[in-house]
Amino acid sequence: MRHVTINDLARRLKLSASTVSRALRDHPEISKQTKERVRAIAAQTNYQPNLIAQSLQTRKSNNIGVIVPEIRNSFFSTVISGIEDLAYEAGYTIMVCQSNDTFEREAINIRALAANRVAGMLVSVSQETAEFDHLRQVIRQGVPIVLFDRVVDEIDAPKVVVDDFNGAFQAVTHLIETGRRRIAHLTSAGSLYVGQKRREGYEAALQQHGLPVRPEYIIEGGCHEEDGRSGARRLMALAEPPDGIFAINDPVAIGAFLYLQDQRVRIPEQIGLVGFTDNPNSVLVRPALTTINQPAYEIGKTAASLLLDILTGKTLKNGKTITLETRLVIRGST
Amino acid sequence: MRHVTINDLARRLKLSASTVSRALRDHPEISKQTKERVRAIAAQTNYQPNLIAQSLQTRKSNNIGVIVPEIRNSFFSTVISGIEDLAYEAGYTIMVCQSNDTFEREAINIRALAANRVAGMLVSVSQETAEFDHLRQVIRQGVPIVLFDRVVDEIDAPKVVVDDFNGAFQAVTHLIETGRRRIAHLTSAGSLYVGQKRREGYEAALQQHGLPVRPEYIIEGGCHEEDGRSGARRLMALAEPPDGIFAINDPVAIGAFLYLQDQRVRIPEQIGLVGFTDNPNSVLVRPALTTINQPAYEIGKTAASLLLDILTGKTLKNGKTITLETRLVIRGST
DNA sequence: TACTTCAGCGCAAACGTTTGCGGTATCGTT
DNA sequence: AACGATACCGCAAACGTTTGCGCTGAAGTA
Repeated sequence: MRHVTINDLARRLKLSASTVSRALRDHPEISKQTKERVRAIAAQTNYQPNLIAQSLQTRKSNNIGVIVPEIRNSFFSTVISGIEDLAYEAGYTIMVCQSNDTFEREAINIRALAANRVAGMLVSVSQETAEFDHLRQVIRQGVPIVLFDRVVDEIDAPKVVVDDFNGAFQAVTHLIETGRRRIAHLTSAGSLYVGQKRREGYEAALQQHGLPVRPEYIIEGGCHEEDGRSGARRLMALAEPPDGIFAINDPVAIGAFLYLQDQRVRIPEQIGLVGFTDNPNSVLVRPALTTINQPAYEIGKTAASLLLDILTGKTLKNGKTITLETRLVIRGST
Repeated sequence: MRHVTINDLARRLKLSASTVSRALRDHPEISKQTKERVRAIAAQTNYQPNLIAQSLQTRKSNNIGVIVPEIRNSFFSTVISGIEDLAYEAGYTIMVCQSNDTFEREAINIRALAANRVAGMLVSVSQETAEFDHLRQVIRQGVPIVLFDRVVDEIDAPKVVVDDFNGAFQAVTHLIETGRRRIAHLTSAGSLYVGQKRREGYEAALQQHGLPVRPEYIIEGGCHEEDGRSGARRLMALAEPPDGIFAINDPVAIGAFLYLQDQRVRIPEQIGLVGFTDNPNSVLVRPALTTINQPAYEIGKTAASLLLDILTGKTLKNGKTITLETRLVIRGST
């Protein structure tokens, strides 16, 4: 019933634990025959090296921590999928936590992962996070961190992002080029990096085309479908409702879409709508959602490979930033 | 830079490691004042107990393994979300692996989790899995397993499922009651438990209404959108195409939906369509998808709580099965 | 024969904890 | 004055590994 240990093997073979250990790791100073004997009984008894003990001894771990705002949410779950695929190939296991977009839970989870002595962490910060000692703490302990998507300037660590500014710029430019002049923006509350960058892209596109940035057209809220609904409601209640909406992400865009559809607002005739992310379901609505494609799976893979490079010593751990390409995907909603 | 240990604290306080350890755990035989001193310097130096060493010593782990076919996939990611939320409350961290629906990777991941000495495992088996020694192995080692959704009869372990038979029965009955007579079924290849049960429900509903079970109407394939597309294509190429389709799950249903829409087949007039799962995006298509609601988040929570009960000794570990309610959600596609 | 050389293996310490047991003051009791 | 209680604390072993070093015996060399 219990796990079989290296000492069990040693006892049954009348060898020392050290010899068994060396035999299993194919050490040159162990004879061919004893290696065979050890391997045979190890297989027969289904011996599995205790990674806990191994980690304690070697002071290195074979699992990496991942922390995202929320696991359900198509974007993050496919990022995790990419991370897991790469980690699997490299022999690592991932420990996944979600912050539910609260600072407290993020901080606690970071501490828990650090206490678990993960080899490194992949993190996308919560919407509330405005203070970064919990991250610095970990880095100071020698645990490498790679940030992705929800990154923060204040931390000196490698980052994987897309060009949020430019993506937003493209999105809004596209709305302008298709004839809209009163373009609103549904964005996040707080100081979220992606929120800021996308908003800057939105404003820059307006300004480049000589359009005013109207504060009443910028609605701050959450990043979920219901925030899109309520944001759209507020926009449509304006004296002069917009004729175009750029949403911070697809869930918000879909929420706005559904509200507008309920209100019999015709898309794209009355209002053009553009999202960000290109979730698989953005293609399901009719008209399909124009959006900015963000390669979620690749983001996960490159973030993981960056961390793996650090762990294998291939790369220095200071803050190089990898920016992946976004792509404007024009569909029916514009 | 390095992690501070209990010995570091002991040295600085001129105490023994045992005293520090006891002070930290609030042992009664340690004086108030030394407890204070220990706590103070522990906080000041940001001491974090090494859970690795702790696990090795106490022979208990505070993380639990989760293995699903694929992490992206709305259903599984929200199950994981439920698991994580409950695990977090109980002070556990989850290690997440995906099998990508291959037996090999499932087996390897199970071994990896076992080698990591997780306290228990939550598993949903792959589509290929037809042999269960890798699970029995783990159970024999004393690691409790709870199965969910993709369960297997051959393993004696607690299970969390929905009533797949009855859900399918309701779905098909609904198709019949709305006037369809030639009802097809898109199901999974292989011996997947949920595939079998849903198929049995499909056949039972047909038989109860005196309708024949026509082999050409049962298409076996995968569980993804593209399988739904190809399945629908094959069905529509039949001499006598169906007027109703029941799909094993929502992604397959959506795939069929999109194909039919491309082919200008009118839904629900020409063909009624019912899915299974009630993914959030099944409400986005027009007409919206009629489906069987499966409470993914609750499945995760109850599976996790079942495991937690076992770990805290509240429950025996043998095979009680919890069956959650499904609900027919009638929407536009029927 | 007496020496070096080398292959093959074991001893013991270490990783950071926890915990049973024993030790030492200090105090109160008779 | 001698003794038992009591309060606090330290020693050392243990969890399952890894690894530097030392040991032994056999083979080779001079």
